[in-house]
Amino acid sequence: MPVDELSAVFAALADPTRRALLTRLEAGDASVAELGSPFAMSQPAISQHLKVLENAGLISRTRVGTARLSHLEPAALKEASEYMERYKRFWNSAFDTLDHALAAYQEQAQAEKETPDD
Amino acid sequence: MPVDELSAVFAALADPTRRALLTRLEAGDASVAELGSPFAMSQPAISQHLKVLENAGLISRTRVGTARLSHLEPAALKEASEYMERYKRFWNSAFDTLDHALAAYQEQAQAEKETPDD
DNA sequence: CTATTCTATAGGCAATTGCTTATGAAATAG
DNA sequence: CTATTTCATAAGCAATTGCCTATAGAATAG
Repeated sequence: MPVDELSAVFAALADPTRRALLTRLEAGDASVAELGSPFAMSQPAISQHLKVLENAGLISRTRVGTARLSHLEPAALKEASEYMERYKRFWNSAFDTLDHALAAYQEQAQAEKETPDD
Repeated sequence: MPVDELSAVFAALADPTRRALLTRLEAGDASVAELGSPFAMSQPAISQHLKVLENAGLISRTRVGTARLSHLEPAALKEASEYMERYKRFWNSAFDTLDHALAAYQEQAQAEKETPDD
């Protein structure tokens, strides 16, 4: 259980089973048994994965009879999504090939300035 | 070390120190010592974090003298970013309040159809 | 060559993770 | 009430993680 919310979201997404559970929930709310049916995994294992998703805020849950329906909460993905959006400017620009070379050169120049030998 | 690339990227991002390292690299390539200077953490710890980032494809590294410069590779974020883009339609639409209620209703109707009692 | 600088690796350790089986608890059916 | 269904929790275990200290390795300086 990471301290910050962003870490919790990324950690929750870092598991293929949990990502598959989220994908299933795109089609609508579902019970624990229904969510677990595609997996060769015990029911407690599914419950634990759902708990991780719930703690990350990625799902909410409500009782319906003896069942507990999981409900997708995509808003929790927003912060994480925006975090990565920042990097789009890096893969959409020439920064990768130009600015970094420049930055590296400037560091070299700075280092040589401290011990000038030319 | 997760099996799939997407899991590796999310796992790498699920740590505040590693996210801070990436943020620092936005300003330009940097050595291990320079990257580690803001943290109350040993040099090996920084090297290990950098190894995680490298294995996830989020950075590359080159030798410059005795130093090893880390270089941001934002392309590795693209797949992860696109993964979450899918969910934008959920937080940009009425799906959250409407479609899910509908889906839940349909499941209920289906369940009652299997054991009709009205 | 040796010494120095910068980084990686090895080994250890406590905490966490992802599973298991066994059991407990909540809601409904009869 | 008891029995059944559905799910959560407990306890255990192997593997992983995130740190540490100590040491090894690579490149440069002299």
